[in-house]
Amino acid sequence: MVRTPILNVATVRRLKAFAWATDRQVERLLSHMRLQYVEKRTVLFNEGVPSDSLYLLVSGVAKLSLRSPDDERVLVSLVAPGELFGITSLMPGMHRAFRSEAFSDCWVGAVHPEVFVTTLLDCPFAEFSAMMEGTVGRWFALLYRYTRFQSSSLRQKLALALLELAQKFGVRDARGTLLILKLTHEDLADLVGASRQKVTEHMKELERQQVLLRDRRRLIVHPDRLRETAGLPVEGK
Amino acid sequence: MVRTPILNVATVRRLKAFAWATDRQVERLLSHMRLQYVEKRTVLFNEGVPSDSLYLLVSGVAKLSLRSPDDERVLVSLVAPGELFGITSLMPGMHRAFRSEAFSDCWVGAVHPEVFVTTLLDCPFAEFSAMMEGTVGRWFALLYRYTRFQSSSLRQKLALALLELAQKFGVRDARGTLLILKLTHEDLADLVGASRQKVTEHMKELERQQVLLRDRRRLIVHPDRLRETAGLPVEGK
DNA sequence: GCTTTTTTGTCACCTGGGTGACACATAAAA
DNA sequence: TTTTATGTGTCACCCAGGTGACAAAAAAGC
Repeated sequence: MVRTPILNVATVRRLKAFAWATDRQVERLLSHMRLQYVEKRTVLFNEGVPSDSLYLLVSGVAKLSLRSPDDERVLVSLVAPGELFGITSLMPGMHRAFRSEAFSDCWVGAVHPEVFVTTLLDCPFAEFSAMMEGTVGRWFALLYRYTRFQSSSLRQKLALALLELAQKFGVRDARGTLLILKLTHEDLADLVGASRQKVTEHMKELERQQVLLRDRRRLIVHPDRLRETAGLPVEGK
Repeated sequence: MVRTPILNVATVRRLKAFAWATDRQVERLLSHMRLQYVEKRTVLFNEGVPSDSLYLLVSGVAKLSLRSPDDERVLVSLVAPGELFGITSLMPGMHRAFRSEAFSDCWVGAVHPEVFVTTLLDCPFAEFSAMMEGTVGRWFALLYRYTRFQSSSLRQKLALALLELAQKFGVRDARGTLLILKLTHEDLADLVGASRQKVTEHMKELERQQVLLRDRRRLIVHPDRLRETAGLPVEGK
């Protein structure tokens, strides 16, 4: 039989969680926390599902992972006791970026993000969450791209990078999405961590396959076909 | 001659920056913003320096990069107009993670992070910033590791991953830092995106070089030597 | 204890992508 | 326009790391 741990201010302090918060705040937060036991290998949440809870790992080890295009599992991170995870719930309408499962038997505390914010910070959740999205949202997207890079071929990395550029610098055009940037193959190589020569080869190949075309030194890409070569689910799939 | 752009609420709206803020808030923020022109290739801030400003890219393209162990430049991201960057300034005492330079001629607005937070969010900067660190700080560390992975050998990636694990799961021990985790080579392989076999080979080699040793299925690592094999500056260098 | 399953160690072989080299094209400078 | 610098395209060659296979060693079950 498993013994339920005691979760009080002292425990939280020992875990070094919420170090900046007052005892009173921590107490209030704990009163709203649902403690649950998660057995090894059990999935706590899956990538892509709406995120409505924030978690504190009380004991054990949790694992964050991601399914790659070629169906391998990328282990993104191992979570240690005292860490918060599931922070996509702090951004409005954001879905889970990773799958979380118990790496060993765990005790996990769950709170509603609203309760978390309003208890520890004296400000409305909606405002805080908008602020988070505006500031760290893009960095999260970056992390997402880099985790995808893991276990991708150069061709896929290029497609991923070009997609990101299309989102940021693209304008609609009769022939596709025009990137308002003059990028050299060397820039792209630095972006995906490859050699200039191979980038040239793959870019030529992508042109041949009509995934993109070039007007002078401007690129026009076809996002759907890029998603496909990147091994991402295509819009409206 | 370069024409100074007009930076008012309408411009900000067009850039789709601070979409969640009211006109009044944006106006107040703009009154504290120092607009500056940055010529192509000019460095705005360098990695490692204290971060005391938050930036809004008004026009042009900015570049975030990182110097890798083997002295190559990794291009982490290109920043589009309307994006905020330099967000390490929102976390207490954090230094710049990346170098920022102008990819093309840019107009950039700079604000003090305190002004930014207190204007857009009705709460003290210190609290907000502690909250940020507690929630997204670790994710930032992850991004940092992944950007380092770019252009590292498998050996270096392993060292980097083990260092992170040592920080999270390590306890001091007579022989070094003991990881209180039972990890298989396959887990490590998933973490660094490599094959199990090669991980086995490199781990053996690292044992031979006294960078780590094994007691049963528990690892004892030597952080300084790991930093060295990872190509990171060693503590007190 | 013994048996079954999971990990580790080590091969031989293959391949994606790095490297250097060099011609050609394009853009910037004079 | 001519010159000079900067990108692009395409080689041939090499190497880090992937793959499959299999035996030995540890753990986990019984």
